[in-house]
Amino acid sequence: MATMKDVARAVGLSVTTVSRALGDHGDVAEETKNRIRDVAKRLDYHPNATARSLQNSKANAIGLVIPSRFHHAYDSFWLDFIGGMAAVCARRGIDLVLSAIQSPGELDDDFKRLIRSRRIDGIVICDVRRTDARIEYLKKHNLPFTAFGRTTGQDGFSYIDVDSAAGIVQAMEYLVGLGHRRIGFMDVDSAFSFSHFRLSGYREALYRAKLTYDPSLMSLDVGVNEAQSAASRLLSLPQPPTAIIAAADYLALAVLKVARARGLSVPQDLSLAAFDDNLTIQQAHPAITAISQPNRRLGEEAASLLLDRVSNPESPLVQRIIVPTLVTRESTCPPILEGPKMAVAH
Amino acid sequence: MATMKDVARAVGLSVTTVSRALGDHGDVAEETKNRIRDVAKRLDYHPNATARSLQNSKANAIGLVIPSRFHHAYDSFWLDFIGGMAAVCARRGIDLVLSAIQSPGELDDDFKRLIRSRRIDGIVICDVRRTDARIEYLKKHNLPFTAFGRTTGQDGFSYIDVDSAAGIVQAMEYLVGLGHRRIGFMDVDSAFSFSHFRLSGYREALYRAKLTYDPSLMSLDVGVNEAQSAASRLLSLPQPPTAIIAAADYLALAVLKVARARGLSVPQDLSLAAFDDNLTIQQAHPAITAISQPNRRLGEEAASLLLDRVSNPESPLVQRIIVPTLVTRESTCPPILEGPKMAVAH
DNA sequence: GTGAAAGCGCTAACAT
DNA sequence: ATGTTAGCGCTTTCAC
Repeated sequence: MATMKDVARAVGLSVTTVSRALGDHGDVAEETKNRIRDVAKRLDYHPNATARSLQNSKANAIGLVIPSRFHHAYDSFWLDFIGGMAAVCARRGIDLVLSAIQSPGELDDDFKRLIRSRRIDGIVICDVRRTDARIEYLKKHNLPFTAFGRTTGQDGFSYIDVDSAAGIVQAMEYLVGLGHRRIGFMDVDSAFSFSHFRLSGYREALYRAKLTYDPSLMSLDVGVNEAQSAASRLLSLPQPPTAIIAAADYLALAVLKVARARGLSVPQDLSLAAFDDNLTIQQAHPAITAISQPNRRLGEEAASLLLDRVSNPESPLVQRIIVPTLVTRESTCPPILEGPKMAVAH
Repeated sequence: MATMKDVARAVGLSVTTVSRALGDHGDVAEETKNRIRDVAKRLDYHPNATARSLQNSKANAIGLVIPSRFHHAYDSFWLDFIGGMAAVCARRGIDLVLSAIQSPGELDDDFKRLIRSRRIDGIVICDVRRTDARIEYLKKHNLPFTAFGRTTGQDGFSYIDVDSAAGIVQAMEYLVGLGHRRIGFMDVDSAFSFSHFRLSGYREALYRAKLTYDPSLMSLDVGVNEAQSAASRLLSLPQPPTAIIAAADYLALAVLKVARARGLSVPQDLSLAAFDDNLTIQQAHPAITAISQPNRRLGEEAASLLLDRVSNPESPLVQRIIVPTLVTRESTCPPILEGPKMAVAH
């Protein structure tokens, strides 16, 4: 494994000159540079990144904290996000260090070790919680970071997020435009910081459309295991919804399954829209109308934001919120026209 | 940011002693060790990983090469695999460096740079091609590596793989056991090294079951865009198959879609089994019988194999082949009993 | 049991 | 335009 010393010896110059030549500094004769470059190539010299890092106190790497076990509902989100980050890093010659963390939002020892090891120049944290201990830690230790997701209490950091509320509003307006008046809403585990925003989008849209706010139409904090029973409950209401918005794909799939089991056809008897447009949603039968967030771009932006801040710590803190788009498919249509209104026994 | 020097100064001892105390060497007085550990904790000292790496010529990191854009058909495979690797790395205090590569099987500059940078002690390469240039490069430069997937021409390296052939054989035997005699087979892009093995499993099973080998029942090299037309062709045969095995999930979903469009019901009119048991397959309607590979475990094993080899380069080269299991679901049943055979106009 | 000195491979003052 | 020297933070001989 050739080092700079080997190159210097081979070319008959000092290590310093070789360093400057390879770094393309101005104060080396062109001819010398070429000689050095030739020899370096001949010896198949590659710089030792570790030595370089130690010298400049720059790791040339950033970290990404991921959950140790992924929630399968978010498979394609994560992969796209990681792919986006990796692509930006590759383009800028930066390594991407992955760190699997047990309990998101917590401050575990592995996390601390990574932060303090000086192995990375910055970090992207995801799966941010309402108030996230990691954020305070990162601020305190002065490591540049970008969060994917906002927190509620904290501020003064760089983040990127999806405008969940706006996404839900779009879907609601679309359904209202189709003629729906009773629209159900199913939300994810409230530990996710975005659940809050998705719910508020629902409320906002109800308000704007002047629809009555009926709590029985909402199912909050619905995990994977409760999804089907929650869907059942909604469909069993005395006045069931004519449409449902599911804040995650697994919720939408559960609705689909339960509806099918009850002999309801989607969209004729029930319209359905989901947040997060992934393969499962697209491949479902019928294909599901979805609020689509640009997963890969989110990853790219997170990496860019962070790298900008790493290379220039004085640059302003950027908070970027991306508005998702609605992709309409087969799972939504106008509600069935009801007969003349009947009095309903309370 | 406290360094060892700071600790040494604070405790009034030499850097050497501090290093030995913190490394828990035998030649430091217990009492001194404790004093040093206390001070280190008080100063919130964390070792500088870069300096340590430079000194020991050990990066304490391994790499993983992933495709820059993922094929969505393999979302859950990749995430599970990455999660498995990350977990093993975390447990052993090793960083996982992700490198996104444009063209799998190729030797691009980013790959070379990563290999030669001494930033990683070893690497896992995936998506291995029939003959893979990266393998020769890694051998030449003597970097420990583990491949996920076998190659055909090369040998003398550590790999882990799924016994694709055995998986297909299992599915075939199950279908044959149900009474199927005309079983179609759809295979993925032949650039994937596993396509070869999946196909040979199909042939093997035909042979064992003494079924006639009918090339028209096979669709090879089927990409995402050709999936539906390939499925159509199979179902349009004069004597269509009563069952189809799809070597990947997107192929199975295409079959399902085409069958539905033709008014065929699965499994009554057509049984269907897929390789790789992921969420899409499980959530499909009907839920699809699948050959399931332990994705997370594959990642764990790949990391373990590699790390073992990194810590002991003399350890024997391990090749591990994991047999997948068949998960039967709603998409398979015995074929409809046909009436008395009729002559078919050719 | 503790310390002094050397060195991992590189870069950046500061000479000349 | 090139070389000398020092040092990034750590570990490891080798002394004492």
